[in-house]
Amino acid sequence: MTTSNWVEAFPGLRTLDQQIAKPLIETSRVVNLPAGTQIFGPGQAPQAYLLLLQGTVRVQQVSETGRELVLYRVFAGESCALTTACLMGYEEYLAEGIAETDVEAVAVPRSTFDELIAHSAEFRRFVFTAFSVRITNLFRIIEEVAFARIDVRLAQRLLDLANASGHVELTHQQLAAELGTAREVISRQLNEFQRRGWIVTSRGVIDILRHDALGQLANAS
Amino acid sequence: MTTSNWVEAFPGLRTLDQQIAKPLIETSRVVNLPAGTQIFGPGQAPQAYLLLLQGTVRVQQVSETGRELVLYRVFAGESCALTTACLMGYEEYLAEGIAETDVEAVAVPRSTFDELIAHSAEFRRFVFTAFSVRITNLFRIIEEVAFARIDVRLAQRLLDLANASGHVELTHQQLAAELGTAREVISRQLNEFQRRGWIVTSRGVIDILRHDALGQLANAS
DNA sequence: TACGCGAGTGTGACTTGGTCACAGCGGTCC
DNA sequence: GGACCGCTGTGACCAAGTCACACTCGCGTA
Repeated sequence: MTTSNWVEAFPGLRTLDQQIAKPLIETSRVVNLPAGTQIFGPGQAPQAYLLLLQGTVRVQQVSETGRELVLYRVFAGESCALTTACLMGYEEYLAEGIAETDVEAVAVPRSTFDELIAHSAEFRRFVFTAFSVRITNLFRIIEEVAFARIDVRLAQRLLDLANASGHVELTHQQLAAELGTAREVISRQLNEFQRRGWIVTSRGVIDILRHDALGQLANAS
Repeated sequence: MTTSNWVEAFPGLRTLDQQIAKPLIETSRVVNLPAGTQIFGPGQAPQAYLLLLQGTVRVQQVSETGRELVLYRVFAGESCALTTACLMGYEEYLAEGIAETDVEAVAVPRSTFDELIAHSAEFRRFVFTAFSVRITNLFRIIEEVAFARIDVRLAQRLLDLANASGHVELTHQQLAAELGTAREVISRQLNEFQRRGWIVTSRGVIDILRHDALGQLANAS
């Protein structure tokens, strides 16, 4: 990825004026982060607006008792909008972002970000849309955590995390962290799914046999 | 409240340039809404950026089973930032906002909002800070709903909702809606608090006797 | 006054989900 | 082989949500 054409990776930015795009490209740096890097976290505020070119970032909360809950993932072509909110408002960040794979990203300095917001309705729209999607997402998470049954949430997450052939390479502990619950709860639910013939499990691996049945459970209110 | 001096009610806006403040004041309308009005809700997008002058707005989610969960309240001097996010991004809103008291608010048209964002670093800062606070707040809610015990959350909420003399005028059902749980759960917890001599309850009323004890429970991790 | 009514509250039985303790299993590394 | 460690299984128990139903209080009305 050269420094001049990464803008093409962001549909929301492609139509930017040359005049606007120029400072964005010139002052931003492309950074590479190895898998496992903590990109931001409590007491570690982000210093720039991040746009992901390659890889995924997992944003999660960790409770005092050590239980984890995955809030969302940022994929290539998306911005880490919430980070920005906290950057802008100087608020303490309560979640952490982990590079789930090797990550290539564009770091836009705060000053450039501010200038772009001021001069480009296009860029504003890009940023606010990203905000909007994330916030809606947070509302959905609250609803699920507060009101949804664990079997329904697990079915959803399995379908979400499986590759095209219905293969999921995660341990029970990792699935528990996805949903913010305990490992034993996941083990029991997976056993029940297996008993019904919907999945087969082995060490660190789950294979989905009945997408239809899981999907039906996932869509049950 | 005249149409010319309401800007004074917002610390973040007081220092705006005359040149910037003028269109804000001229194009905005002051609106009055009676208590109980649904200001926005699923399938009912807000049409303007709202700044509260008087009263409070309660933002809550309602589950399919009818259980409710209060997300936050907007007080006088604050903006309904999240509403705006959804307004900007054209996203479907998943929560509803109810006027908890009679409400007086300034409605800033979308075009003026956009113009102000473009021309005033001050105003941008005001908006992003509001965003930031709300988002941090949403993270906190997720953490509490996912990981905190119900007795701790109830103690926190009682202290939060009590007036200066430790008086709370809410039914068990209303408290359950605050925390997104069931009425029976609240009844049992309140009985336990009363048994310990921390509160006294009667029909629709709770009086706190031991702020210290409740506070200690509320601060327990 | 008596009555019915509805909102608010109390309670027991049961289900679901989270916690704790511990055991077994299957790898890998000496 | 044996030690170790991460992953999984399981039973007992606790916390919280659900369901059903009874009771109380205040109020309006026959």
